[in-house]
Amino acid sequence: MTVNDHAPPTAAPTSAPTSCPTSAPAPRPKAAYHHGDLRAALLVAAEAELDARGIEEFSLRGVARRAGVSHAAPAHHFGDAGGLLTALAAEGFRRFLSCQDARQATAGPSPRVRMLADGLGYIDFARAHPALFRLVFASARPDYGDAELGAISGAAYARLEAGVQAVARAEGRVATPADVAATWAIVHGLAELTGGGRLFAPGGDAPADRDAFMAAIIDRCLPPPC
Amino acid sequence: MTVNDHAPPTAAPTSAPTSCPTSAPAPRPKAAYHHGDLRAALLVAAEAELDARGIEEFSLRGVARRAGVSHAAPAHHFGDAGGLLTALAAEGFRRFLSCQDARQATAGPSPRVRMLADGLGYIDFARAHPALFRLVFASARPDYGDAELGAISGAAYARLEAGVQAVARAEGRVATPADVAATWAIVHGLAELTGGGRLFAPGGDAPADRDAFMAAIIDRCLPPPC
DNA sequence: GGGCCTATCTTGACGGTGGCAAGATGGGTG
DNA sequence: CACCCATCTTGCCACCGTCAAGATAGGCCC
Repeated sequence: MTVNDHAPPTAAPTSAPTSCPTSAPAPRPKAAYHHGDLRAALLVAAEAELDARGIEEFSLRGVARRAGVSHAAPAHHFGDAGGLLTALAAEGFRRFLSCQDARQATAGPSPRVRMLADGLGYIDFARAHPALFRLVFASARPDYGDAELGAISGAAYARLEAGVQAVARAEGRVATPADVAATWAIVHGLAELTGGGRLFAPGGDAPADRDAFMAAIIDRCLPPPC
Repeated sequence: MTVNDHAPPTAAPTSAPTSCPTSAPAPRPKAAYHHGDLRAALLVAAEAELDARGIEEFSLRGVARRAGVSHAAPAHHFGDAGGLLTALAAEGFRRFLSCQDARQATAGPSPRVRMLADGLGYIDFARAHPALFRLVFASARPDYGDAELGAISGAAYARLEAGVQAVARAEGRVATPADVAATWAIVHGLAELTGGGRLFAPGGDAPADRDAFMAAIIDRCLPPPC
């Protein structure tokens, strides 16, 4: 493992994570003429725009161009750019949760192992969708007052808290706020650093090595301080 | 402590950190007429712009307005908006390092305690200058190929690595990449979460309580896993 | 089956933005 | 004193997000 390259936040990950879903909102039938279901098409285009240019260079007109419609078309479906990014952030959370689901699917019943799986899913998401990760966790543009986004982000947080409490309970303790904070912080920190390309995986890119490396670090910070 | 409010990244910190320096580049004499030293004035204005509008709404013309000069004036000193943000990021790293220095000043000689001080300084910086923190650690706009910024960001990373190694050495071990990664990740995660307003300090805002809370979490993740 | 109704999309305009080029200004130096 | 050149201003361009008005066509009711 090389911990390195302290600076540039834009370097690309060296390889894609194992089984983290990478598909867009869902390739719906596209239906009729008067322009299929533009809403879904715009979300796909918006994600492409985000991946290509990043949140700071994101352009609503660019999204419209990608979708092959006029520059004002998105307004009817999303109101304004913030509305589109809010909807995209909600989609991002759905993707985020499926990354965790994918890890959970191969984890055993142990709450601690399941918690580690959630953490690895969190990191998978950051590596697979760095721009979406930034949109979701570090942008002021999505409106978290929005019902859909509020619900899904609340669900993600609830999942974290439930996981931490399950670990504590399984070990005969009760989870403290410090447990939640430590768990969230270490996982989020690793995700931020690896997703941003500031911290690289060990050896080559052997996913198993990287997973073991990350899991060991997370484990270190989990409830039983010692 | 309440770990809460999973979503909005923009909420303001509830109180300012203890002794983290908060001043701008330095209130230089402003000198002559033909427009004093505009360069410094523009950096001050740029930081104000960043604090007020965030990196995503940052406007070069807004900076010029704040400084009371024409919209094209910054170009002569910084080339373009990226150049200004690069210089501001370098200033941010200087501020970052002084936040750590401030904590170090009251820490004893123990490497472990000094490492915790660096971590608390890191968090202080994120709380005192959330917009600058995002510019430095989560923006693609500063150019890390720039000599000044590259040097100062390299120094910050070197400080982290040296601190981790000092802790390991003092405890008769040798620092592993995992030690560096774990330390950076936990501190960065806490900073990101508290600076963004997603994770709040315990009890009221008693700085001592908060410091103890953070220090305990960091300590948990430091080298001796057990 | 025909005619309106309305959701959907386009066109065109506005103010604001970053970047460039050309011109004005004035301090420092010969 | 006169020139020079760093510095700053003015004006322009393309692009951006948003709004208002117009075009298009699918669906519904008779």
